[in-house]
Amino acid sequence: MSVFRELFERMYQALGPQHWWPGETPFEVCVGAILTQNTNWQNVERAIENLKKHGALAPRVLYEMPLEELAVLIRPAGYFRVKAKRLKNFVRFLMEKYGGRLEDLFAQGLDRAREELLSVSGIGPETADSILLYAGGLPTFVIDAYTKRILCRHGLATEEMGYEDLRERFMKHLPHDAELFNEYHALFVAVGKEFCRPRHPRCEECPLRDFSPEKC
DNA sequence: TGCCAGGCCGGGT
DNA sequence: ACCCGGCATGGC
Repeated sequence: MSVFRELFERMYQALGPQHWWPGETPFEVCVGAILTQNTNWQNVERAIENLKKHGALAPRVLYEMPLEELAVLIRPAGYFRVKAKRLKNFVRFLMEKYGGRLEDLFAQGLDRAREELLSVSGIGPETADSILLYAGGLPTFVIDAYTKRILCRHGLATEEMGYEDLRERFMKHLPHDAELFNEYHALFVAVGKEFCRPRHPRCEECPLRDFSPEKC
């Protein structure tokens, strides 16, 4: 069994299914993906709650909403001025190019939809992959800070490896299965939050504590 | 209290 | 092709 598969099995057996993404609709997932950039999810929930409360969690509403009004609503998510612009960039893109229909974006297939998302200012590789996987159900692998930290700590990656390097490695060695990729990334986040924290790591209790990559 | 959280952009080398 | 400063709130 490859290290990539074994890594997954260990986390899954220890923590079980994670039921990601925490969001009710595909559009909510997109908004959450942008708001959670370098930000605690708890703060993002407050911002999303504000949007819901004001009936603003819809492409058309956000498209027509003034920038400053949007910024106030998403304030708890931090970086609220830049994120207001990023959200506007995304909904403008969605409305003007796809009539507000995410399905039409995803229907183009993984590679094309990914390029399209990456053309939006404010959507980088992680945000794009999160949207593609968790809102679109397309089989792309999401890399984030937790993923990289865990991989480095177990000698499976080096600091100088970039986003695309890591993503390609996972996608080369695993079946392109959206369910698998969904669960895999969620487990990385769960392990990263719980055990692989930079400050107070709990390596003794980590599901990966005795993981050794000699079969690579 | 200071540090951190599910990044990304733009300008400069 | 990298490197870096800036962006900001809330919890532990």
